Amino acid sequence: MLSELKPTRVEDAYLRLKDEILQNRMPPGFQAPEPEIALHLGMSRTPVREALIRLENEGLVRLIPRRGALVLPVSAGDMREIYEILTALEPEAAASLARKKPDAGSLQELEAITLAMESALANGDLDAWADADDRFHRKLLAMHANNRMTNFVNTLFDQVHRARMTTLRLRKPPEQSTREHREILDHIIAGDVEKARKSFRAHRERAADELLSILESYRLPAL
Amino acid sequence: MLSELKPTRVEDAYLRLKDEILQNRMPPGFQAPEPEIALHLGMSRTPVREALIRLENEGLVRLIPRRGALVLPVSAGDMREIYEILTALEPEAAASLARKKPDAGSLQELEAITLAMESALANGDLDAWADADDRFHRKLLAMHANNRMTNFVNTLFDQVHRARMTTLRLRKPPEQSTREHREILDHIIAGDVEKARKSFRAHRERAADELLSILESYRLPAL
DNA sequence: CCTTCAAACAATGCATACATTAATGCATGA
DNA sequence: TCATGCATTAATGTATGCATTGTTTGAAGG
Repeated sequence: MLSELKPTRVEDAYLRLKDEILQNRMPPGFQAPEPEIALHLGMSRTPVREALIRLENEGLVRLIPRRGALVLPVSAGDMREIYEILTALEPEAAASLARKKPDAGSLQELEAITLAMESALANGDLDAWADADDRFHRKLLAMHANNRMTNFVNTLFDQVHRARMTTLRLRKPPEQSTREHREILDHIIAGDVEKARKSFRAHRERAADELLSILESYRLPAL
Repeated sequence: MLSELKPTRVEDAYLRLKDEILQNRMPPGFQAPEPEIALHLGMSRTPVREALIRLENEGLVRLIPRRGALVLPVSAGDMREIYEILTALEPEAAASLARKKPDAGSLQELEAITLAMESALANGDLDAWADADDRFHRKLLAMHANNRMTNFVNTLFDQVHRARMTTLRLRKPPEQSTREHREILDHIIAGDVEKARKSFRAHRERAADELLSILESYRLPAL
């Protein structure tokens, strides 16, 4: 209904480039001038330029005057920034959800995602686990219905996506994270505002610590 | 040093348009097609387009396919979204500042801004008061050194700017806000993390309530 | 007088053109 | 060999051109 009636080239360029970046096919450090990207995408510079500006706003790319677009690495410092924001915002969203009892359908969906995460963990399917993790966080945000918050946080998720994917296999199975998701969901369902907030906050703080310590122990200054 | 070595037209268009919007010379609801804006700014459509895209990302404008750029009003719902985010983020920044004791120079500056606010209140100079208020919030953010947070929150400040300016004169002198700023500053200086957080949170929650109730009592659905 | 339809108009999305200017490479000279 | 400077190359920033398509106007018909 509200979807693009007219698929525009800018949109196409944006989506394709973003995908290449997130899937690490255009890894951090990759650099290319506009004409080259335009050629690669089979369109003129104009829509490419607009797509790049958008990607720059979202923190995935930097446009350097005579050198083209640079795919940005995400440093430990970036992670700290990002996780600090997530730690402040997501628990607020969870608390608000606990307060205003979401509709059954949405809760149902969150439940399904949580189950998917639990079974992925049981099966040792890390990709499925990461996918469920991502979906849980995004769904929760979407349910909260603060569009500005949702959009912003989603760009942060995108920024850390690569880092999460690579660290995923450098650590123990994410049992604790899985338990925490279940716990958060329970608190929301129970309508316990403060516990929902606290749990989520703890979840984020632990995740941040874990991620940063992995980066440190593997000497990964950036991803 | 880091300033624009090359003032570009995009930048110029962006700054001028943003200024017109914030100063209410292009009021909410104002609408104009790209060619008209380009003419007004004395340049071609290309840089105007890029500037408009940027303003759209920042939530000041909406680009409607065949009708041009529309200066967005800020509704009560928008306010709620924005203040919810501010309520989550700013107290975090304040708490973090209290924790890691900022350098004397910065504190000095915050102190000066707070004094300016207090004297503006005493003199009944509302414009000076609003300016000090804005500077306090922005300075505090800047001191916290989380660029993503700073940039994002600054765009939110911009979005509510008009609303704040008009409600400024529809209410009692902002004595409480002034006291709260002082209080927050004291807690930061004292290094009391929890009190800094709590005070700031209360400050924001009260401000949001106040603003929304003014909108309601004056029947202003949007600004 | 109101509705309907078509033709004219106009704005966008995109491609292309072009001037400016930084980066690069090469030749020259120490 | 290495530094210096000039010529070449190429990327950006901006302007312009153009096809598509939504909007509007006005005339004809009910």
